[in-house]
Amino acid sequence: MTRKPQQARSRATVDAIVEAGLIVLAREGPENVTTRKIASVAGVGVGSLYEYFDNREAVYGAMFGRITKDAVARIRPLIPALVELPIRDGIIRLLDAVRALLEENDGRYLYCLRHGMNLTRHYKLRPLERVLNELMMQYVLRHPELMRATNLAAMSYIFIYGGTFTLIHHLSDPESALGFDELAEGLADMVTSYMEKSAGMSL
Amino acid sequence: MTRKPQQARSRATVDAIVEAGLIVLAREGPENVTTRKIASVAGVGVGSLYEYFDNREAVYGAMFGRITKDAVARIRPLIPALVELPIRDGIIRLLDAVRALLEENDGRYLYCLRHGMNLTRHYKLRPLERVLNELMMQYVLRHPELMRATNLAAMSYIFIYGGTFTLIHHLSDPESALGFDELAEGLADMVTSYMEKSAGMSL
Amino acid sequence: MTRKPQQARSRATVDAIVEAGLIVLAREGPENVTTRKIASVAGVGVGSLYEYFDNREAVYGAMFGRITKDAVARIRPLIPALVELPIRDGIIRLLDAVRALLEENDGRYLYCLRHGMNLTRHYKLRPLERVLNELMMQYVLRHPELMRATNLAAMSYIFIYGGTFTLIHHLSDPESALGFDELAEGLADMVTSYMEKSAGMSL
Amino acid sequence: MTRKPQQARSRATVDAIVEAGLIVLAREGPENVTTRKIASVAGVGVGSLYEYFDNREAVYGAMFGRITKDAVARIRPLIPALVELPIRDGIIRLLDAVRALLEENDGRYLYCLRHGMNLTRHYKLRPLERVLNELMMQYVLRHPELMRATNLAAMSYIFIYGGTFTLIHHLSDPESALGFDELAEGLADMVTSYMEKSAGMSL
DNA sequence: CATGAATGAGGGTTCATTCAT
DNA sequence: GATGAATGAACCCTCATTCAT
Repeated sequence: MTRKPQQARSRATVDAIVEAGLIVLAREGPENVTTRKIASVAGVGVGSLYEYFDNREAVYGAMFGRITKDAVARIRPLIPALVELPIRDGIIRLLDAVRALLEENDGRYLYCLRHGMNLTRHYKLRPLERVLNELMMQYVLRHPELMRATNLAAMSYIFIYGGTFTLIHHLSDPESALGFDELAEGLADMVTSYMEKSAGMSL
Repeated sequence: MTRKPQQARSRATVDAIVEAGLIVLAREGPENVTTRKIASVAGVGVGSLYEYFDNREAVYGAMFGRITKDAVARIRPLIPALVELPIRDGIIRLLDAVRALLEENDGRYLYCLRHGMNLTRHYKLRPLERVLNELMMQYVLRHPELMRATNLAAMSYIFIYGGTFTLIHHLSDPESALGFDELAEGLADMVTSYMEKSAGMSL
Repeated sequence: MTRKPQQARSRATVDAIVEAGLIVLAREGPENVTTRKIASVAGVGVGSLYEYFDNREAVYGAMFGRITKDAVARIRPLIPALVELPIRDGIIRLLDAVRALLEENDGRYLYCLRHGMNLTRHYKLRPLERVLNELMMQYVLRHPELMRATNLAAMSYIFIYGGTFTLIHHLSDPESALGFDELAEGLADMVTSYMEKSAGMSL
Repeated sequence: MTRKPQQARSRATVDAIVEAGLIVLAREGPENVTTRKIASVAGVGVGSLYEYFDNREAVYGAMFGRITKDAVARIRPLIPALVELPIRDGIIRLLDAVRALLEENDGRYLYCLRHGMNLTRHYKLRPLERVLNELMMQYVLRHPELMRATNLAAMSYIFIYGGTFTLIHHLSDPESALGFDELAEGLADMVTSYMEKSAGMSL
């Protein structure tokens, strides 16, 4: 039933709905997201929401898809610069970029992820996983000595998920005694030292 | 006006309700938890639930409080043994213990955390944070050379949150290509290599 | 989920809901029957309706079940007297009784049947069929010469369905030029003449 | 302000809509008929539907009007032949013709009538009544001895409505133990015997 | 204290109808 | 004329919470 929006007008409506969904989720938390609120914030009637989405779940899907897409769009262009840096600096720079994205719009994405990440049903991290793997591969290409590092798969998994979750949790925790930079450096140091040891060298 | 139950009977009812909440959450997911179901699984009337809890949120709070309490109760007794082990082995053993807890009762806690983790409102990790810090302090006391390691706070934060979330995510992801042991070893190696480098020694 | 009402209080509520359903259907027609209207006319909250019925369809079922039950309860006691009468008089008397039932309460049942009969899904005529067959069998027992009449099955079918529908249609048609008595006599005459011819005798 | 379509193009659109309505009603049942579906099946936009019909009810009216018109168009040409037959054969032939009409197009009209009959609001049987009366009058003209039969009006009413409804009910009831021919013969015999007795003769 | 029937606000969703294009 | 995106009232149903028993 739901039509794929071809025209510019429809496209704008769909975008407004997804955006509104993110706003409402960030502002009111997952149990207060209603289709009516989304539609109202989007400035359209509920009916219009159902013109473009089969149901509420579909809106959720689009919302989290948007976050992932934005994150990927933000990270991918950084890859060429990142691979030129020492690993520690590259990680810190990456984390800073992610932080910036999460904190835009009064932390909209941050709050959405905090509330919605468990909805693994909706939040598919795969594309994010892919771009980070791409980064890692480019990095390894540039630094072939890393090929000796063992257990790259586990490292990558830990970094992607542990790193992401830690970041989100930390940014969401106003009481944390730890500064963001300390955290970022900690992550960078951990990865760096592991790599060095594993590859048997100094980076 | 919920009273703190003094008597054994009341205590049992409260326990049954909290347990029932966890069962229902694990079994049916967050959007299908209703007070009726909880009461029914607990074997009491809905009215009784409201004798002991102000509202549904309070039950959620107790549920996640219970998980944290159980986790702490499981980890604390391990501390004396863990501090005797090399750091890498200690971490792996700790992770194994946590995994065992999460997978008990058909993964009840695992599913609850996966679904309820975003409810940071409910899930206060502080006590867990405390016991892990306690473990770390005991460890440092036993291995004074670690005091030279910098950034212990950041490390601990990363390990606690990143580790916890990574674990939960991995155990919840049936498609993961990574084995649990690889993951645990990866985490342990990362921490170990960081410690070694940071403390300038070999553990 | 839906509980079977054991207690007098609940029984009364269920009855009120079924009654209200009939009232609303008769008054407003099938496309204007809403659960809220039913509940409101019954003097209960919507929630209560759903305490006793799984869904709207279930209420419909109960409504039409009630009509059938009432009709059977009205007809069965007449059987002993009817079988004593000549066939023509018996039919007329039966039709008069049915008419009386249909016109009670401002024609509530009449309008309900007119609107709802097509909902064969809801309106199971089987019990009515049974009682009419019972009447016919008693009649045949009392007048064994009728056993010679052929095609009793078809006759019974035609009388039950054709008769019922004709009656309902006629009573619902305020413009009809035909009087009820003429109609009843026509039906009676038709059946009588068929029986006489078929059994080769005069009744 | 719906205009009566003068032009052939408009006429075709109106026809397509009415046809689509019947198709959708037959296929999906009364509660699933929507203007969108009708328009879509008709191959026009919803807007066009409202060019030609004031509202959904008007479409229903046209749909049932079409059924009646078709039935009349099917029956009228048969009259000359029917009046030449013995009454019993004539009735059976008539019923066969009606059955054929009802079962065309996978029973489209049959299902529509079954579902929509209660919508007496929509289904005006008058034209059908007229053509059947016409048939009867032609028959009486051809067989003047029938003039002696009393209660022709009641008979005609019963035959038209009782016969129609019985037919529809029977054809719609897949579980019926009674064959169509038995039913048709039963109806024919009933009418015949009544006529014979009433007119005091053998037909 | 325990119960569970009763409540009704509110959620997701549909669809007749309109109107700008 | 034709279109179909947009609308929002209204539908069915759920469920947290209360309160009479």
